[in-house]
Amino acid sequence: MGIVMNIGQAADASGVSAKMIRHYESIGLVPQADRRDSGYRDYDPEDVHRLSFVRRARDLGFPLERIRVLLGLWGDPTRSSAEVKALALTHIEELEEKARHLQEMADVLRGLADACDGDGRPHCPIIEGLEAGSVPASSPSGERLISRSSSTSLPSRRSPSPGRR
Amino acid sequence: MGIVMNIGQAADASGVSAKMIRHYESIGLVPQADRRDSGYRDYDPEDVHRLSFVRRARDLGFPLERIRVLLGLWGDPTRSSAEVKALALTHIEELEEKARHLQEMADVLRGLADACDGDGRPHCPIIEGLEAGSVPASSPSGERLISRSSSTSLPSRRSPSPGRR
DNA sequence: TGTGCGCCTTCCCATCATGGGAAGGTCAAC
DNA sequence: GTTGACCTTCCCATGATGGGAAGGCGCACA
Repeated sequence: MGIVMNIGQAADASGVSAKMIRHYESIGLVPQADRRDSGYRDYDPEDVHRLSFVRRARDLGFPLERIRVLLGLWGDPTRSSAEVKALALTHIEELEEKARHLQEMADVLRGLADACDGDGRPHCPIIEGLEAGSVPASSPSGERLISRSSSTSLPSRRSPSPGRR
Repeated sequence: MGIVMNIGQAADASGVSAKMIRHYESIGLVPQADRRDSGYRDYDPEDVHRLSFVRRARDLGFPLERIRVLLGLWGDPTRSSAEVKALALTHIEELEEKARHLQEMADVLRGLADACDGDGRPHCPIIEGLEAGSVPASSPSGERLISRSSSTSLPSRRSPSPGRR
């Protein structure tokens, strides 16, 4: 009795690759699958359901450790929806933070690209923007810098200020 | 002659960690630094300038391999700004693509979270959303599924359709 | 001159999620 | 029985960064 599938079928049905199913099992994200005499893993619909849950959580960008918590909440009939919601809101914050960061980088770069003619000449505000303060070629003071003549005489080398880095 | 600094000073001046400077050198992103007799690396303002360039490119999200190209264009007086601009625009596309993806995930999750009471009760649309199609418990047909009685007799197991995955 | 401390060196390991591939065993259809 | 798709485990790779160990160097201060 029981409907059973091997890892490839479970992979197809859940959308999680066989490779990843084995991995999730190895890190304890999902329970160890039953084995046939041959050593093949067996999956039933409940297993596949759990794997699908994991896949959807990943599709929403949840890191595996948070999915571990989600799985725990999922299987806990006494959980409060507040716990789940808090987890989700935290994750939403992180997603939007990352999205903002990426968009900000794109915007800065767009600003440079807009100023670039994009023609055959070498002049390019994008490169100049990356250079940003131009070469501090001949440094004004010896602050953090030392001078040396060829390879002889190594004079004082660094300000002795402690805890520099 | 020559203003020279060790790797820690170059790290401070460029904003690239000493660890990363060594790494960039090891993968050939930046040229090998000169060495003192002691084995310490030496950096001059040009080196620091290049490292700063790399750091700004990284701050704009460029992957190292693209930075490698950027460095090549930077040092090439015959480059056309069109080349640089094309590289930048490609990168902007990728950044915005990723930002959209993240924001999309956040929006989906926000929709679920908005539907969640977030109270002390277990009912939670977020969890349900992750379950998505509910358990395909007793599968309708034997498509991809097999039945088994306990652990005896393993009948036909899989449709022989080739190139399944 | 010695000592101490902070810096340097190399090398290995960890992250995070995923995949590639090798070597070898299993299964089922023809 | 052979074939070919599937399964098993194990190791390595990605991309960018960091942690940390073990040991050497540099320099200021006592």
